[in-house]
This record gives sequence, C-alpha cells and structure tokens, in this order.
Amino acid sequence: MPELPEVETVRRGLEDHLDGARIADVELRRKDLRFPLPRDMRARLCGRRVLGVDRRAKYLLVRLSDGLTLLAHLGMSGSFTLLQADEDCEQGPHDHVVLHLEDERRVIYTDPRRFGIMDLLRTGRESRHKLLGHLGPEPLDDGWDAAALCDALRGRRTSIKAALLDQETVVGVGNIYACEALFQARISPRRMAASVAGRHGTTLRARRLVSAVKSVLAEAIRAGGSTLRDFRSLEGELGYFANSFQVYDQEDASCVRQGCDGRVRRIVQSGRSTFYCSGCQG
DNA sequence: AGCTCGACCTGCACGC
DNA sequence: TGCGTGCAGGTCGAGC
Repeated sequence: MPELPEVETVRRGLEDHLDGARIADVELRRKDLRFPLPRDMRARLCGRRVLGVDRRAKYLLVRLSDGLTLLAHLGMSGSFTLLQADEDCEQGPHDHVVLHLEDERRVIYTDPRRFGIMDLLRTGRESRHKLLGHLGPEPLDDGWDAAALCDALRGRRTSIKAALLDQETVVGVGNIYACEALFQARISPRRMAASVAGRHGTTLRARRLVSAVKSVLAEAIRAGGSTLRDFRSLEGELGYFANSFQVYDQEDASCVRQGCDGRVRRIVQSGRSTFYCSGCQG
C-alpha cells in the first residue's frame, strides 16, 4: 500500500529501530523480485552496519557502513516486518528476503506480487542509478512550489491526473493521493495538464494543487506516524487504516464538501481508477 | 518527444 | 463449493 506517506512511515520505523544494527546474515529465498537481486547481495550485506534510512520518492535507501546503500521499493504489495530476538513467526510464502541482525532480531521483506525492487549501490551515486536518475522533485520540499509545478506541466497534453502520477512531474504521489489532492484543489482529473499551468507565471489552480498535494501527503504521514507505536507498523498497514479518503474508493458516496450535492464518480484514466466529485471538481 | 497501454504477479471480492 | 472475471497502492518499456 505504498505511496509516499506509507514509504515515509516505513522509513521512520526502520530508522528508529535499526539504527546502528549490524547485519549478521541474509537469507535470499528468491533470486528475483521485479528484477533479479544482485548476485552478491548476501556477501555485500553481511557485516555491514545500518547508519540511517533515507527516502527518495517511493524508494527506501538504507545507508550502510563502507559506503554501501541498500535500495528498496515496495511495489504495490511490499512490506517490512521486524521480529524481536525472542519472537517467532511462521514463514510466509512471500517472505523473500530476511536480514538477520547481530542481536538476533530479523527484518523480513514480504511482497506477494513481487513488483518490489531491491538493489545495491554506492552511497552518493544515487543520481546515476537507472531507477533514481530521472525522478522529479520531492513534493514536501520547500523548493517545490506552484512555479515548479507549472514549469513541469506547461505544454503537456495529457490529463492533470496522469501528469501527477508521472514521477518526473513530482515524486511520491500515487493513485490514491492524486485523487485526494485533485479533490481538495477542486480540479477535474480530466483537465489538460497544460491548462493547469497557464501560459506564464503561476495560476490559482496550480497554487491550490501544490498546496493540496503537500497537505494531503503531510496529513497522511501524520496519520501513519500517529499509529506507529510498535514494530508492527513496519508493515505499513496500521497507518493506512487511519486514513479516511474523501473520494478514493468512495464511488457513489455523497460529496463531503459542504454545499456540494454531487456524488463521487469512478472513471478510468490511463488504465487506472480515478475517483472524483462531478459536482465540485468541474 | 510524448503519450497510452501492456506487462509483471498474487490475492481477493464478486457473480453465476 | 467452484470457477471465471475484474480489480488492487507502481512503473518500466514497447509501440504508436
């Protein structure tokens, strides 16, 4: 269930609990997820110590000693679980990678659909990595503003919904939060991206959209964080429960906006469900 | 060059 | 109960 807020929640959980831990052994129960795992992954991870955990877009970057970074993407269904030294757990069919820590805790990467990714890279070489090099700006950075969004949208003839999902426009926004942000900004998901940008400077719509994206993501992180009490939240699901969506997966519901008597509709754009209110997102 | 769509994979909810 | 269908949080790359 990972868009930026879920990945950020997992990042915090991993960092809080793994900082300083040393990897004693690695079990690779599969040799591929979405892509083949690095052949020497076990040997390169063994003995490394966790120095911190960063996030870029929806990627986790586990910083390890000796200038090594473990890159992980959760795909659609990936999750991390941390087991305490004394904790036992039946092995699941989709537990693909297990990091055994020196203190006998275990970090388990589970991913039924295997759209996830793991790779190793040299710390500092992120921008040269094939999967990271082309990524757009971070939505929660102060530098990402209406001017930046307008620059990215100008001339684009696709829908604003599709443009938001494009990780070159801005990273971290997935199908749920794209729908939610467009609702909050009262912009039709079908509107042409270029028309949100206008011709020069910024537009009111772009300003509303930037502010909606930031607040929707920040609020979701806050909700995820608020339930992050124990290791179970490393699975990333508890935080998700805390969310109540205004439009996503709310087809036929009455619009929650005061004074709007519209209903939530579902359409398909670029092969993906879009939920929006036909009343106030005209 | 930019855009849409298929592909990747499993599980689950639904209708017949 | 069992089977077929469609759908699900992502994103790369083929093909227009």
